[in-house]
Amino acid sequence: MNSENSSHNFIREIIDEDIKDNKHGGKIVTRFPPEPNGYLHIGHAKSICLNFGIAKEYGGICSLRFDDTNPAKEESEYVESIKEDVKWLGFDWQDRLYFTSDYFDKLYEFAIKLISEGKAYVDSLSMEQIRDYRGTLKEPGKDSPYRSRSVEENVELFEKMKDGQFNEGSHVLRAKIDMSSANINMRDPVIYRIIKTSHHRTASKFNIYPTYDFAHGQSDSLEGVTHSLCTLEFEDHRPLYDWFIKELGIHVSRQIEFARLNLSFTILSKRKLSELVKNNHVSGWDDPRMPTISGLRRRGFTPESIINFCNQIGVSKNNSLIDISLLEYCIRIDLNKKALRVMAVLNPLKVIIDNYPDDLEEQLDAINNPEDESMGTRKVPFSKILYIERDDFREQSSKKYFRLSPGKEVRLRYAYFVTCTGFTKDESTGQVTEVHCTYDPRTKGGSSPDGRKVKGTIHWVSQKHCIESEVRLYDRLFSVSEPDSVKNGKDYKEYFNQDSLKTLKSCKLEPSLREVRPYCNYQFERLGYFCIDPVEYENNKIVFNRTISLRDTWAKIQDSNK
RNA sequence: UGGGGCGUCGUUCAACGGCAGGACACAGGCCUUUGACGCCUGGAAUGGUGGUUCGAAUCCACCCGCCCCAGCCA
Repeated sequence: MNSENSSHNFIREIIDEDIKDNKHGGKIVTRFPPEPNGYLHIGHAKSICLNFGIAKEYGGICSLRFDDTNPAKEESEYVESIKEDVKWLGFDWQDRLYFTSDYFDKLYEFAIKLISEGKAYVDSLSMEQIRDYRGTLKEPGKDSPYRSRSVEENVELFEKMKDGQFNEGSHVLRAKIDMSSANINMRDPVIYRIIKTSHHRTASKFNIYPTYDFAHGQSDSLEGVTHSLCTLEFEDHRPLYDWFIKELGIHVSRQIEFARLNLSFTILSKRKLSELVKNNHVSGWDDPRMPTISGLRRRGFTPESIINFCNQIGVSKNNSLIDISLLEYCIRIDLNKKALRVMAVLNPLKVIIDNYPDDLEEQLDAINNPEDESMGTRKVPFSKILYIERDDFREQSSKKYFRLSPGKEVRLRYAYFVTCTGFTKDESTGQVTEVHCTYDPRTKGGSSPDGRKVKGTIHWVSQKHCIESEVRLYDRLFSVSEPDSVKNGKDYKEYFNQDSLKTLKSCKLEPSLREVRPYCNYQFERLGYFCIDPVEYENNKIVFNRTISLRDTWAKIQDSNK
């Protein structure tokens, strides 16, 4: 496992080759180009790691460019969240914060140039007519009757479009390429359309906006991008990307496509994620169940775990579905090294140590992180009445059950060996109400002077000293591995995991947890990794979020016995 | 059935004409004051058929399967 080294892949091979050929004087320039129409998710993290990672590895530069060519969909709220997320992941665009909207004037000049050379024209067909004229996948399209307008007329019309003299939809600017091309993107693509909505940065300065195809490649070119990495669905657009660069005679950047990330048990489509937010299926873009960067952050994921994940999954052109267990693995190994160990009881069951003095209190030593000695030790208070996890007691034991049950001895972590002598039960509900034990004073700290072994060690908190808190247990948002798949004809909304959030109100925590702050990761021993919910913290409410459970072999044994 | 792309263990990435390898997942074992972590072991793949070659996952041909494209979205 190496979180520093990124895997070698076909893109790096292309770059190696280009460097060998001294293609751009050995310079490497990449960019991460999000559209500010939603929050970033783990799929974007893949692209961020790739683009910034390659720039770093090759001594090049990577910039952050907002692809804001459609004012109807974009908002500055998203710009801010995207900047925050990229920064949080640990990447630095330095002074290279760009917006496609910064190039609107330049792009307009490019359009005029194409028009002047007879390579673009104003079309006045309606949207439906344009669709009809485009032809189909198998049949060629036919030329628009407006295709042969004069340069002068085109320039005049285009200027009027810009000045707001026409209504939306009445005219568009199209590149004049080839209506019979087998590639539909080359059938005179629309490159400018009239949109009267105010733009988040240029407000109402423009009434026309370039389309993706006319903006993206040129922006790359203006920024001196050498390798423009994008996802597979743009493969068909590459001939167009190249066409504009060639016809405009500008800096040549090369578009390279790779497969977007798909993750099991979740969805990674901005449109659908946005739908979850709008329809209140989740609490917001940063709901800890969301695969967004902000959701993962709130859930307790670390930037390192996400970057490591991105390096593990590799880059290729295969349509793939990454098993979410790999992400879970990445956060577990990171937190195992970093998280403070504490004891917390989620579903409390009262335990009384009958032979322990009524008013004695002891401060016992506990290790903060067995993986990192430098994290030191702490004191945990012990007394006669404790809480243990309900799951850690059974009325009837079995050979494989190592925990507390009548007659059985277990270790209370860092405390004493105790033997269960009995229990009381609410007969009406059948629920165990109290467990009685005796302790062996010679086993203080959890070791036995006579060398006798116990198989089970369980965690506990002292009733008198513990603090109470709400804990939220998160699980996968969907109950099937491919909620997005349309093969069965069902919508992803039919596959919500009904247990993706369980709120536990009166959990008992060891008192050291009194002083907590957001973005500090804890391991509740034997349970999982938890952190303070930063949003609730802002509201002066302490709530713990479960980032991920520990691997649970015992649960597997039980499942396999069913 | 037009165009573009992709097929390697269950999943994912590698192997670039020379012993198909890693990671996750899974199974078993060891260790253990977390049924965690760690360590060891194991099962497990070249879509198919031909061809070229001393030798093919790799080159060629044909076939099969999957993904993307007919926004004035990106």
